[in-house]
Amino acid sequence: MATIYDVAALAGVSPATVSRVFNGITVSAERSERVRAAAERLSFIPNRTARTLRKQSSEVIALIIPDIENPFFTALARGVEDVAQASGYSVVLCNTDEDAEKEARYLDVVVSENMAGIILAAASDLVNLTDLTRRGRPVVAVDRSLPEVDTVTVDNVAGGRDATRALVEQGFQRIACITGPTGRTTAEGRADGWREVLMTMSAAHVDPDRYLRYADFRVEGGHAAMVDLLNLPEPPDAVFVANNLMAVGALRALIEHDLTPPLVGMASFGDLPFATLSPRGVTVIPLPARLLGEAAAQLLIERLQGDDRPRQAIRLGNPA
Amino acid sequence: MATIYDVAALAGVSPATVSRVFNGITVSAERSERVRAAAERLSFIPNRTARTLRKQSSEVIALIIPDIENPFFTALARGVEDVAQASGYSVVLCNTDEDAEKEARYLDVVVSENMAGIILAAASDLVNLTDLTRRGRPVVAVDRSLPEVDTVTVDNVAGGRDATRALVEQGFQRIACITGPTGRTTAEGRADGWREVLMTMSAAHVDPDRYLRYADFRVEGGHAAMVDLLNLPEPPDAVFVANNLMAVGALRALIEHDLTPPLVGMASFGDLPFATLSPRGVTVIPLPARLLGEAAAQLLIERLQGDDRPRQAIRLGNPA
DNA sequence: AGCCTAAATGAAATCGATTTCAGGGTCAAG
DNA sequence: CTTGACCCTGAAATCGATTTCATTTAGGCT
Repeated sequence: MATIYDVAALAGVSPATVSRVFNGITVSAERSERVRAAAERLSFIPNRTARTLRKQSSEVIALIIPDIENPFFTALARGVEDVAQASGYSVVLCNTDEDAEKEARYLDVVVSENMAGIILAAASDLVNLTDLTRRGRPVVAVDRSLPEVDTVTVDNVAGGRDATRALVEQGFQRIACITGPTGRTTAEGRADGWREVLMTMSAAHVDPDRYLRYADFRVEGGHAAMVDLLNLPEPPDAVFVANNLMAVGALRALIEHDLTPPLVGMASFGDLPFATLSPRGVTVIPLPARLLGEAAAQLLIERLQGDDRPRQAIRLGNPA
Repeated sequence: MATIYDVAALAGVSPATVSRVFNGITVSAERSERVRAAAERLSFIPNRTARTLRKQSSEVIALIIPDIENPFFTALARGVEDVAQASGYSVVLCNTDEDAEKEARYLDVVVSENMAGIILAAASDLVNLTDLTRRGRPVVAVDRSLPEVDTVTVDNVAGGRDATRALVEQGFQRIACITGPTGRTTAEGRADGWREVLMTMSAAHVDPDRYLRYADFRVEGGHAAMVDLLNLPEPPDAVFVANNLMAVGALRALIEHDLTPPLVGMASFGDLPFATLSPRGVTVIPLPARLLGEAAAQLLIERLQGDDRPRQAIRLGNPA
């Protein structure tokens, strides 16, 4: 309720002086003290809306993610939050549910609330960021890269290779792959790594894509794809699953068919969330979610502080 | 970049008229059309900051939760989001990490950004909501009840009873309980239900609290508590765990000791997240997270629309 | 003592919307 | 033909901070 005008009146100074006190601009010790006392008495909380309107930018950064129920993204969010908090920014989390329309709506909100910047794991490769960039709002794409803007990702192809090689070394022959939606860069990259390894195997006289399934990065999708693979005349003896949730689904399918790993081999890109199974049997390619978030926030904050290097494309190593 | 003044100039009308067009106030069809065309050409996005400043309230509701990495709270968040979106509100998610100080900081942000209202799963029972309520911002406490404000919870005592009874019916004798931090209402309620059942059992000639452990609602806490219980001279033969994450930790401990349920009985308050284990062995008391979120959002929105009934305390039934 | 520089302060403009108030136009009833 | 009622419309005030610009004050140096 109390405004800087009230505080100013009570302290016997001008509103400008009150503003200066709260922004660390030199004010005589004696006045400064009077202002603080007055603010305290009125339990004054500065109105950020007015501040944002005048400064044309808030201290809030938006983090837009496609699935808030996926522990990968919440871990990433924790990373963003930690770094942002340390620099005095608040983070607001927006969940698009992999829906391009919801995403577009949130992007409008970002512009229209004058948020400082945005970290985006895009639901659609076709996001329109012109409203943002035209207004000079920095954008960092995380996990899923986007053209034109800074990007923080992992090496999906290498991860796919590592996972598949691990299965090969465990002696599996017919290695399937369950990946994400077609056209999604993370999904394609991981499948590419898998295919690459299989093609270079001497024994690969069959078309690997027979064992390739595109699903939706969700538990049910992984489950359905695994069931489908198990119903083949010659089912695979191992599977590389391209994300954590689909791995959960696939694992459930295997358990239902009494094929608990390592009866059938499994490798997952990203840790299995809250796994209670003993880790024997499932090979996990670590996906440093929190680090991704931290790096993205770091980069965004540098941009907010005026860094104008050319476009950065950071690729985090998989700490194999 | 474009403001209503630019749009007004291009359309040859006053800024007031532009505002009216975007707020559904009657404007002649012909002018309205000119305004829309102009806005389109300038790709005008209304500045919500200015709007909020003038209206003294934004269309954003804050959801403050203690642990964004707990699937229970993300499911709850989904419920809030769905209902809020449908009424035209955006949701911003704030993670307090069970830290009262972070929580207080976010509450200040809520005030200072003129957010419309707030849904709170409080980290501390001692939250100070006077700044909010004095300014007439509605507050709904969810999952964890608070005095003075509207509240949406489940019946914790009944849940604890049901879980414990289920273990009794499965023939277990020495039933332990791992609950949350002392003083947290949800933790105490669930433990009370457990104790109640044990006290009424004829065979309960021993003090049940010998088998009671207070942990932190997190995976590691559940694990440590379970290990501790297993190291007792006469370890329990079953355990009721008061939340999903601690259940994961306890389950891991049991598996490590080759006591996978049902070798040792287990009941969990709330679904095990992403369980890959076959459900045999672990009794689950369902916790309707999403429904909690929906109900809380529903109630908050009614308050925002002027509902002034006395304080509501909604208790969702456990769909046993 | 006098002059110059630098620091501290306040008045007023500004950010971009909403909303009150008053004026002007249209139409129907008397 | 006049009067009133009602609907559109625009001018201007308003929300609460920040910031420019001009002015005052203090202090240092010769």
